[in-house]
Amino acid sequence: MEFKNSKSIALQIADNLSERILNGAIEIESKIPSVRELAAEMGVNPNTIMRSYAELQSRNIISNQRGIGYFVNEDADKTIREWRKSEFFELQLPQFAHQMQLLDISFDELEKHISKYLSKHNNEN
Amino acid sequence: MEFKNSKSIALQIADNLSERILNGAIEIESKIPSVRELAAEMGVNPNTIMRSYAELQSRNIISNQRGIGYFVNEDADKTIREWRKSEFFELQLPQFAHQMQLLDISFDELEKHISKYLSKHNNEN
Amino acid sequence: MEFKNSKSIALQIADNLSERILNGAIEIESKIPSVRELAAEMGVNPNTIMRSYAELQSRNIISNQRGIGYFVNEDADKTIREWRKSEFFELQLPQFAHQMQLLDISFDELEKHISKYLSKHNNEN
Amino acid sequence: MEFKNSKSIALQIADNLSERILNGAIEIESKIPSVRELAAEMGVNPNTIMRSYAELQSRNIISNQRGIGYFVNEDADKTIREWRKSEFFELQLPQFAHQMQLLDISFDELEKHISKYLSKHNNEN
DNA sequence: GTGGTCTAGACCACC
DNA sequence: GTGGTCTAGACCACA
Repeated sequence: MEFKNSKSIALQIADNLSERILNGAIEIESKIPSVRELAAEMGVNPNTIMRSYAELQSRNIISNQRGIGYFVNEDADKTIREWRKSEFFELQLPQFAHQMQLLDISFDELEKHISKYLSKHNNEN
Repeated sequence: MEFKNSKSIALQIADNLSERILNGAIEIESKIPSVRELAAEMGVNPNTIMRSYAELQSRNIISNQRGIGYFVNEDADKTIREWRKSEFFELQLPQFAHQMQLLDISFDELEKHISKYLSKHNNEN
Repeated sequence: MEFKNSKSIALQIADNLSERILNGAIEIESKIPSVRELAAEMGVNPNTIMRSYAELQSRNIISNQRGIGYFVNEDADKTIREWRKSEFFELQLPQFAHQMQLLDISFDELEKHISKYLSKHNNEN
Repeated sequence: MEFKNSKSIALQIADNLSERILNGAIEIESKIPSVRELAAEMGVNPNTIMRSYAELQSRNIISNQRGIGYFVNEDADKTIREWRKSEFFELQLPQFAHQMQLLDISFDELEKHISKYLSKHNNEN
């Protein structure tokens, strides 16, 4: 796996796992790879994976069973969606709307650009 | 002035100055405060202001006249708007559209939230 | 059975068995389930049950008859009570009193909370 | 500083700092020692102190100012007291009351033991 | 100077 | 085997 420089590796891995849970690549209630295993797979130090897992655990997405490993929680997909939605509406949207106002961009103009982006992106898949 | 922890203070100050130029609080072609002056006013290390001014200068928003100080360029407001527009359409909008798609947010929902934000923000001014 | 993460599973099971002996769910001098049986019932590794039984045996609460199984000792209930009382007065109570002092909690406030707990817990049975 | 084995060193240091804030040894809104400084003072690795500070920051007891250091929050003492009280009443007290019930200890008996403990402890100071 | 993150390697309790 | 914690040492961005 390759990493960007803008966010910590641990958080990028946590995001990546969330994504995999959302699209079903990792199943609800299944065991996820052990710390050491995933560390080896991703070419990263086990401590880094520990921090990823700690982050996910603090968000109630995974849980630990002593001496056995980490498991995906029952409502993990719901939890992830709620968490992302609240981040979107409370953090990203206000900044975005502020920019629109400053730059004098109308909602119609925005809609046009977004649908252009979406159609382009869907054709690639 | 209070600072967030997600962005460097120098860049936050540069943004703040840009905004003040856009809304006319700082006039075109006027002299802006000296590094030391602004540093004192903002309770920040002069080195930090230096980096803010360097950032603005590299974007052709202000210019330095040796021994006199920094001045706002003639087309500063236009430059700022162009710079922000390109950032908006090339960086922020794609991320935003991607999030919308992932979270399955409709245009109607988006418009509702944005207009709510705008009306709230306009009442405050 | 569900387990907390703060204490080892083996000790939690030992506590659970003690509790069941105290309230009569497991009778004095009766045979308790075999290691494998209890392990299956609790969804736990047999090694873990082994450690629970070893703990109880070291406290003279159960005894092993080779090839037959583990049996509850004659004075098990008395032994458990004594063990818990000494733990209570020598370990838990001092910490508890120390906390009360630190947090400036009065006896009246304490009594109120304890009786609330007791009445709630009695209604459930 | 010497450490017990029952709790992680990082958490023991966080508790220690909380205590020092409560009793005024560390003042509200003051800067606390830098990570490296405290690490040297306590004979511990800087990473360990980092975890202590992260814990305190997540509890809104201290805050970070970029490139300068950590500072004690305005209401830190209040926050610490509230946090400890909620832990006391929600975690420790129920376990304690449960033990009292099992061991058939009356509130009068409890009060007697606690006041004995307190008087003994106060004479020592 | 400050914190933040990461690696490498160790040791522990627990299952 | 599992996670949890700690050390030692490095590098980075930021003030």
